[in-house]
Amino acid sequence: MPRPAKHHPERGDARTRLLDAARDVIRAKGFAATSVDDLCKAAGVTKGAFFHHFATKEALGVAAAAYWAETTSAFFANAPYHRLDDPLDRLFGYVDFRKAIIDGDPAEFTCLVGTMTQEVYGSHPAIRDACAASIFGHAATLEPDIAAAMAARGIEADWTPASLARHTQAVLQGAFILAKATGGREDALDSVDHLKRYLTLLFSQTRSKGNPHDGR
Amino acid sequence: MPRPAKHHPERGDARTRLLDAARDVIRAKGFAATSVDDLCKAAGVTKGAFFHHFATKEALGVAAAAYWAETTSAFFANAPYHRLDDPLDRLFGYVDFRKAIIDGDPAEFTCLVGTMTQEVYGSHPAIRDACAASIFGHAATLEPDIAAAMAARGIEADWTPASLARHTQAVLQGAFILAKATGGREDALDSVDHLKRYLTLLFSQTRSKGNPHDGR
DNA sequence: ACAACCATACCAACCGTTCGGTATGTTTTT
DNA sequence: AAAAACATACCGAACGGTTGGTATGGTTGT
Repeated sequence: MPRPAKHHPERGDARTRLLDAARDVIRAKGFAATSVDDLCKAAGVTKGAFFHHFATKEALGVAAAAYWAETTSAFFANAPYHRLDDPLDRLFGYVDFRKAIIDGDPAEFTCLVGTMTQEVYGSHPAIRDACAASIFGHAATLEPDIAAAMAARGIEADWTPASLARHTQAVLQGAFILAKATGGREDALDSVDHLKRYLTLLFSQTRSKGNPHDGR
Repeated sequence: MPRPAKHHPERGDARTRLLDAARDVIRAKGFAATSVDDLCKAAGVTKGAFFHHFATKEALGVAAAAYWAETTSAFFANAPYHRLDDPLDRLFGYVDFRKAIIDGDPAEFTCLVGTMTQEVYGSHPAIRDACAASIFGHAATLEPDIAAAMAARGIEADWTPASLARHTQAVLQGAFILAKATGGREDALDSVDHLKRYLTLLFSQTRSKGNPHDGR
């Protein structure tokens, strides 16, 4: 696993350029439909550089998922909503932040690892595992705030902070599919609004009432 | 659009066999990673038969999406929950039915058109459009029951039946991504349970309360 | 000098697609 | 009713382009 060019950060950036290109091109065309030449062309490098940094195309897929996990982690860690005092405010701050970055073309705001997970499931387990680590790692960052918000409001629920955190990711991933289907953002934003409404309802009741339709 | 060989039902089924194979193989490997040979092998036919029925591989993708829309429409139309009297019971019956068919391998219960939408967005607009028609067409079938349930309970909401119907599809699609990421069903089922909880909360209040966190 | 980095040239396998041909059934002509 | 003409379903070999990957040599920083 070659280190990301620590000596000369402005030169020797072929690896990063390739990972950036992978992030953009794969989100638009998919992993399998993206050729190594496509990536080299988008990154402005040659095949020699590509196979110097990545043993195979699959290895680039794994590295792209890891790169996505790194960059998005830093992106969300620096987001302003973390400075809010109330954990529930931080949770809503996160969702609003996710809403705010749904802008422009779907290929720009949708999730690389969500796209790749579906596609390479069955053909590239290594990539799928790297994508899963990114998705669930990100979901886990929401759990402390959810748990704190539950404790602060005395919520006794039949769901766990982990399951709610993962549900938020499911809604976002599903919203991205709707966005890609229509090419627009409205359906995605509407779905995230439903998620916000769900969170509001969940945290506005102090104890969980029996679900009248929970037959099984 | 060649008719499916009405005279000899046991022969002339290469087209259907190919569409069945496409449904299964593409869900596991993705569209681009599935070669025409793969499909022919899985269907037990030759390339000649493939290109007799489909002009291009892309045309098969479009036909597979349309076939998916047809077969799933019939599948859900015949489901038992339609016989319930209360429209809200039918809505929960639908969600429980979706839960019940989340069984076995993810490649068997996940959504073909949701998978393809993400992948071919940008490279095959014709397939993407066919997938979008399937997704939103299916969502539209939920709107009458949602609207009737709202009317029966005097719900005055800031959301529409159409947006809630599409949100259910977003949750399901997102749940499928989680399932493919882990290879299991638990996270998907948990997410659908959150959807059920949301529906329960939505329809248990008679008028929409202001959202305390709806700052924008 | 030496290793890391990257470019050029190239290859073998695979891909989607084409096409000549066969078998069988259907319609039209005689 | 038989023959001729046509239509549909399917086979499988072959083609040309593309693909992921390799071999090799040059350049740059230390």
